[in-house]
Amino acid sequence: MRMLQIHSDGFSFEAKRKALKNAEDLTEKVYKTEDSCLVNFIAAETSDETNVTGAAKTTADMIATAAEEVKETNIVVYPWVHLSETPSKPSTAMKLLKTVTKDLEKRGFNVVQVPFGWYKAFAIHCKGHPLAERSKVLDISKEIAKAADVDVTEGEDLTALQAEEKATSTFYIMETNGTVTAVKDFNFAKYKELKLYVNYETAKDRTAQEPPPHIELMKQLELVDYEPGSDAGNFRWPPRGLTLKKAIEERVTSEMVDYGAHVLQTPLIYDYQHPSLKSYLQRFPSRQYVVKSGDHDFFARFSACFGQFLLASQATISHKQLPLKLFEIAPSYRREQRGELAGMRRLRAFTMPDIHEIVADEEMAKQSVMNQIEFVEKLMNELEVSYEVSFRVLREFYERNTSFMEKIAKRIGKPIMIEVFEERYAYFVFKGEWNVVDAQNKAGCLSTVQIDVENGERFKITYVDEDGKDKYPLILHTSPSGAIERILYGVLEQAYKNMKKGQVPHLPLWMTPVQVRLAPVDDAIVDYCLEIGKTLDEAGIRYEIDDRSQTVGKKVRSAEKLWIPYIAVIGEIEQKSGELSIRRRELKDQVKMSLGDLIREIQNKTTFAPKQRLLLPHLVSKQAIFSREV
RNA sequence: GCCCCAGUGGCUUAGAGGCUAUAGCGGCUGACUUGUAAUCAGCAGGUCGCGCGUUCAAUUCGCGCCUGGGGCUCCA
Repeated sequence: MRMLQIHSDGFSFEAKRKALKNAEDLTEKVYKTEDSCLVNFIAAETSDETNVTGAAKTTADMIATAAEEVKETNIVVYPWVHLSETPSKPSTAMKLLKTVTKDLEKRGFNVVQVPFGWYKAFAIHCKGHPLAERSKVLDISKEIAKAADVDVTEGEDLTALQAEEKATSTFYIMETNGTVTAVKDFNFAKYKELKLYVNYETAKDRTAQEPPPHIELMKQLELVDYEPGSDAGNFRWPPRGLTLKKAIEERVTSEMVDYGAHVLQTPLIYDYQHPSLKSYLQRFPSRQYVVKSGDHDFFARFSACFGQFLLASQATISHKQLPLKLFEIAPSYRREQRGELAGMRRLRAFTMPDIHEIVADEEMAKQSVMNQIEFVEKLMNELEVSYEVSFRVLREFYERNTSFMEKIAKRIGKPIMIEVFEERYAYFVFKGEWNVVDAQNKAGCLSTVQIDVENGERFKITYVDEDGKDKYPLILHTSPSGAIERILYGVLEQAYKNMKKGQVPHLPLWMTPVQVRLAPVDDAIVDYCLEIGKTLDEAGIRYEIDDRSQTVGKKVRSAEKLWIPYIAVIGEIEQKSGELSIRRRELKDQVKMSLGDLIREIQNKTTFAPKQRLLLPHLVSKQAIFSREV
């Protein structure tokens, strides 16, 4: 919608002849007033077609605001298509104008709507004060994207944004024996990291001057980097990083298969107009990417929820299949505010392993939460990061399920933070979070487990119960490991913290891109290295060969800079003896061992991880340099 | 989104209202064939983030934009 507003002393028009076949019927062809009025020339555009009522309401808002500013009660609504290069269909324009007129009348303005579809003569006399001439532009599809959905007033619930403002909550610490203490009374002496985490959540103590250390590390290790050619918060993954990313994705997927999940893939973009999605968007304060397809607007998914819910709503589900688990590695998009973005901690494009577990009722939900805690803990431990656990619970749920909460605290095995909120501001009544505290004492949430009490019904997901009747289930939303990018953030921040304590920083062996680097002493040994490489490959171990014409010292340095855990310098001695001389990063030692021993040592430490190949050429001389130093 | 800070070859960086804009790493060429964190020499590589303005003159000053970081807000 485009609009030109003129505050005028008097206004008149005369309809001459029809410009459109289906032009409005006229009661009178001439109109004239001497009173002052606010004349609004309005052109409806194609973008208004996605939501005419919304566009009309916003337009009426704009006019009313402008009228109040110039203290005007007389309004003229004048159809004027020539303001736009992308006019809507005439029917849309007519509907928009009629709705705007009615809306303004309801608000108590004197409104004259100039007939639609006629060639007209008109006379206007602009008052000439600073606010007398103004123009307005509205793209209603973008307004929708802001989730400030104008249809909300007609609907039943508030946006989550508004609801969150009202929500009040209280923070406690629950110990493993079930003792609950208010956060301010708890003795944190033995729980330094928990204190840092709680501070971050409650006191909002967030003072950092430096960039988070993981940002520099991720570039130096050539794992992931900014892409200036994309939107902010969208990153590119060179092969080393992609190897690590895929290793994590495969690890989580295999754990989910073990857990009994149905692994699937659903679309990236969804229709704004789909009825279930429309009301779900009101519940989700995150901003969306808008994708245009012809005249239609879609939004990029911000989690796997939609795809899986729509799929589940059409599936035939029996109570015998419950709990039913749907899992997906879901590339997701959230158009976070610029200032909220920070390296791998907060992105606009990220990869979220997302499982939805459909359960019959609260009892089954609680059992499933206990089950899920098992794999969440396992995966978190494999990341080799320290973490703090918190639960956010609706008071009503908490009071009804105190023993359940105590059971969780016992299972977690260390004090946990509990936030009890009075009013439900989102779809969940219960939410567990596994958080890392980074080198700047900021917290980042990785895994999360939530009990959703409203989307079963919203998406018309039903299961057939024993009695043959359709019933709405509860749904657990869970990210078993947290977003892959955020995992990398946690792992790198942990490495940096270790470094500060004087330890050698490292990546977990199972996810590190290159597990073994072979450094031949001279060119003649490269062939022998290739043979060793073949054996490593068969064993599922990722390796590369530094065949560049450089000194051994420099080859070792290069490998150390990339945090490669096993470096084997290979020369004539090794070729003759058949033994390897291995420099082990974590143990800071240098040992002789056979190839078989090396393979066994790595395999023993990585038994749980699926095999992931290195996604770049084995010969370092053939590898492009993307962002590593040497 | 708002407020603050920054942006110099691929990377790290020196510099100053003016004359041919530093240096190291990396790259290329040559020599060396190397034993556990940097071998030597030479060469190439820059519209000093983009646009507009101020000025005789702008990479340097001002404004706007883009990108990154920090704060607010918010989240996997």
